[in-house]
Amino acid sequence: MSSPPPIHPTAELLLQAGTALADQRGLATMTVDAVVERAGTGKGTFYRHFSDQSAFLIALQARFASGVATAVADAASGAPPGAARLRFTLNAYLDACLGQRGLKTFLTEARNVPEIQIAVDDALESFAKLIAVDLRTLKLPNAQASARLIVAMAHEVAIAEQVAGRRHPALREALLELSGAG
Amino acid sequence: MSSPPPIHPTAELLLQAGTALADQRGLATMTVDAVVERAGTGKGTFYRHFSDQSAFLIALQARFASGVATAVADAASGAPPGAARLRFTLNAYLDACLGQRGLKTFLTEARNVPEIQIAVDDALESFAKLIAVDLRTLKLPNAQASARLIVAMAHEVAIAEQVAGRRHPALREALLELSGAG
DNA sequence: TGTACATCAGTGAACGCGCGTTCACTGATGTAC
DNA sequence: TGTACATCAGTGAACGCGCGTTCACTGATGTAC
Repeated sequence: MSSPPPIHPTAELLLQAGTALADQRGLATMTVDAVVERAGTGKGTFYRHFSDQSAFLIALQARFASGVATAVADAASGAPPGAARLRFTLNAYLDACLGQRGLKTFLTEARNVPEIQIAVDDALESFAKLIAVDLRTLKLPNAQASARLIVAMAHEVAIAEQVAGRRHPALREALLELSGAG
Repeated sequence: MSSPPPIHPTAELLLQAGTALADQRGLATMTVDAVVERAGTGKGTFYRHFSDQSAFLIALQARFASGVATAVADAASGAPPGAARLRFTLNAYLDACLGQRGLKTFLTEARNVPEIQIAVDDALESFAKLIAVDLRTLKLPNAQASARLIVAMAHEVAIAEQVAGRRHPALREALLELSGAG
């Protein structure tokens, strides 16, 4: 909500190294050694900026989540609840995910670190709540449950697109059709 | 397809210990030490029956996948392709998942071990192909993409039900509605 | 401007721990004759 | 039935390695007077 606190340049460097590793390798190989090697700093430097490895991963996840959340909120603010807004927000979500290199790692591997899992689930739940408003406007019964499943589908499309590195029109179309936003 | 080879009693004991650990803790804590302690065997015994930890996890995943695949195939064989069969197979899938304690671990944490990830993805893809047949019968455009998204929704419901330990009627209903099987 | 001191970021060697894997040995079971 | 030998499963101590974390030290920057 409020703008994030100013970030130390070295911390930024480490986070960018983490982003690159998330994009190219994944969480399993994101060791402190790998991060500092990539960032070109000493190993001890890592602990000057992050209390431990877990805090680093959480900070990294927060960046991704923040970027996507902003894009979705912007898209949603432009239209009244309904099918059109649902279409906008789903596409905005997918475009935002596609634009964030390394995001897939958190979408698919986050389950290991409990705190990250919670953060990811929270973000998806917020998205579901937003979608539920559209569904209620469309008089869909079971709006809450349906919204949750639509988010699951969007999640699947986002992962597929990250793997492919580009949009997947057939999946997007199917998503909009099944969601009732087509 | 063919019946599995006879399994050594001690190997069975280890696999059951692994199942219990998957159910109660998860993949991250499934160390060889934890498995053999649970099974009540010596640590070296583990390696008499499995070449390494990875082979053990793959064998464990295969058991879950086989159980679910059989249930789904049985359900599908009882009816001609169409909305009714789609409803049957989705419910059969969910019931089978719910009946397999510890399955959730592989549904949510499998992404770590690449070989398991592949096996899980393969199983889900087979399921999607089955569903695509129903969708084509229903004249749905984009059957393949839609089937993939329906599997993603079923996946989400299966996880929710495993967490809750029981069926989640609202989610199942929403799944069938969004799938066009309602 | 100069001096003394405090603060802070950078560094990499060293530590400790967990965990997967190995291995030499033991005992039981099966086979040959 | 008895004997010698081969095979196989069980065992736990020991090994090696990776990796997260710590820490004493260095150099740079800021502050006080």
